Amino acid sequence: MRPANPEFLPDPALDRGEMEDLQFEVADAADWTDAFDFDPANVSLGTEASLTGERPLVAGVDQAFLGEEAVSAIVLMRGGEVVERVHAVTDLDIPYIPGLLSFREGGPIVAAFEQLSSDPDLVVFDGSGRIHFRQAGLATHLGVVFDVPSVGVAKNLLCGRTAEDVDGRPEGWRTDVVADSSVENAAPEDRIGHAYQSRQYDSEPIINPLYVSPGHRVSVPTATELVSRLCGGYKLPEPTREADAYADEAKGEYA
DNA sequence: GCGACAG
DNA sequence: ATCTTGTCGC
Repeated sequence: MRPANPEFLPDPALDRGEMEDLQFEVADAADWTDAFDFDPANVSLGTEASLTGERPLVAGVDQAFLGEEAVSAIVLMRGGEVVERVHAVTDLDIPYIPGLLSFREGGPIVAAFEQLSSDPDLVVFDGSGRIHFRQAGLATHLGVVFDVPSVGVAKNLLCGRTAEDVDGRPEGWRTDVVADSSVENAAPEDRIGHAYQSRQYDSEPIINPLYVSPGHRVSVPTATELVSRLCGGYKLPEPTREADAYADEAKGEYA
């Protein structure tokens, strides 16, 4: 799979101001409505007979690191079954800077996408989408570059505030993540994502919620709906877990 | 100046 | 993200 919109590719050689300008452009190009052609009801890990049609191809993307090199892994799944796994090893050009993650990991991820033989219907990224200072997090930036429906799943909140306290919530619970003054291109009370409790035990330990946000071509409620359908018995969605495990596996072969 | 900050 | 042993519990 190759970039549909190469003009938005995250170039690590840009200076900080240029990176931020590109992020504003990416946010303007992003579509946060449900602009995809599959039925969310067909996104599932099982093989229920209730499914109405072909189950969409879902990609999980994750990275592992070895010094100044990144291993980007993509695992393609259909109805809970892994159908393809690819990875790429590339040099890292810049350090991790909050808000500029796509410029550090974008290159490696694009390299991995080029190895993919089929195009996914939905991509799940490890990181934020709209929950970002310029609403152009990793999931949004790469979703726009490939013009593919995408969602961002983060383990921590980058910016914005949750509408309610998130501590000790039951499985399935969710609340809005609302834009605060740090989100430069959002209206004060814009809902930019959800805190979603994908897993919780009856007793200890207390599990923190996931922070889900639209990447591209997906709305806030649908992003969380899709993620909930991709979570099995664990906190993280299955495509993400598969990509994480594969990235570690591939990393081991290069170490 | 102070605090906050995905992976 | 990564560096890491043992340990508690289903």
